Amino acid sequence: MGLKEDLSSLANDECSLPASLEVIGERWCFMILRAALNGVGHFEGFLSEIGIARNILANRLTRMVDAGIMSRKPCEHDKRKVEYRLTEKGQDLLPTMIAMRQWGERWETGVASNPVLCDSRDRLPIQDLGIRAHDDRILVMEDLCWIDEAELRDHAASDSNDRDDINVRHLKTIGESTAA
Amino acid sequence: MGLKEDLSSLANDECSLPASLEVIGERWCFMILRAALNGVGHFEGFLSEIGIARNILANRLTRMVDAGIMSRKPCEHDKRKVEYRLTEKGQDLLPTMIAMRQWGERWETGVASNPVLCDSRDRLPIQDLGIRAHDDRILVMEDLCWIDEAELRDHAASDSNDRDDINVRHLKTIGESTAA
DNA sequence: ATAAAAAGGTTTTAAGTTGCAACTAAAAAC
DNA sequence: GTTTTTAGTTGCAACTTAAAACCTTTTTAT
Repeated sequence: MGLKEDLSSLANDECSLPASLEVIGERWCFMILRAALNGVGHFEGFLSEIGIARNILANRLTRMVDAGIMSRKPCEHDKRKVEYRLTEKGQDLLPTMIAMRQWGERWETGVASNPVLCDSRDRLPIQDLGIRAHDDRILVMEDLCWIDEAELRDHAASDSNDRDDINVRHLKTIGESTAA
Repeated sequence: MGLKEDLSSLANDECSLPASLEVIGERWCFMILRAALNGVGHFEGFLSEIGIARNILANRLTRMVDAGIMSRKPCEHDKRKVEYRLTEKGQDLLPTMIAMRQWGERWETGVASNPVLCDSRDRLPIQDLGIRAHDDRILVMEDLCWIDEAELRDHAASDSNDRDDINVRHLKTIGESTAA
């Protein structure tokens, strides 16, 4: 049923949420990411698209570069300009950003934003982000529980003894991708 | 290929990301949500589990209740106590929180947090959250594009003329769930 | 019944952060 | 060679945060 992590591990750093928030929890960070996602790559661009102050923008861009989310590169053909781009790490924040945006659509603005984010292959809208079980079922809060890593490994080991191999291989794949 | 939203709609409120950030962008908000998710429901509980100051916690809880993310209810058997619970709206922030946490695991802490969040039905770890096309393919930034809502509707209409009906029904479902 | 402790706040004050406006410095355009 | 563009920095007032002390109500212990 419910969901209750061992609380001692809440305060200390067994959870990476505090670590994430350290980097991306600042006030303007996601707005800068969104602008970057939309092709903005220069200081004055960010400045005019987001309603942010110059000094704050300078500060945030520096931090984001330091955090490895953005890269800063002086432009070759125009040396006044600096090009800011999302790194791979920055691009990997896309699911978080879209989850946030979709939540806002459902509960705050009440409408789908326009334009709509689509798969460029078939030009159809992307799905709502959801929590998925290993077999792709969508899960809600009541479906979730915390299981200790050790217990999980035990389970996987005993599974390979008395059941077919497919589930176990699946579990291992997920385990690796989560750890990577 | 790339991805470039009409920039006039970036600044004004065609996008719900700013709306979301207005509510959940505050410094301690996600830590409070995490604690709530883990079964914490009282003031002193939040206080000791997260390292937050009393006055800030009081302020944040008030805001989150005002925003409809948490409910506040005086306890019946002990009238000193107040019970805070995640509302449905608050629970719906779970995908965003987990996306953030998984990003932190991949890029900040470098390890999967322990304990592991699992599906209580089969006790296997949940998947990494990803952006999915309507047919469940995982998409990355380069696969995405912005399409105007009007254009999408046109496309759906012409599809129903010269193709089978299934894709269109799928599209409509997604459109509705996104708008809800 | 009375005193002590617990729960959930509020108040006060210092330190830190934000945001605006003005300034600078380098490179490019005219 | 003057003006404009780009990407910053600096100074300052207003606001926000954090820590500690205080307050109020309710419960438990004596």
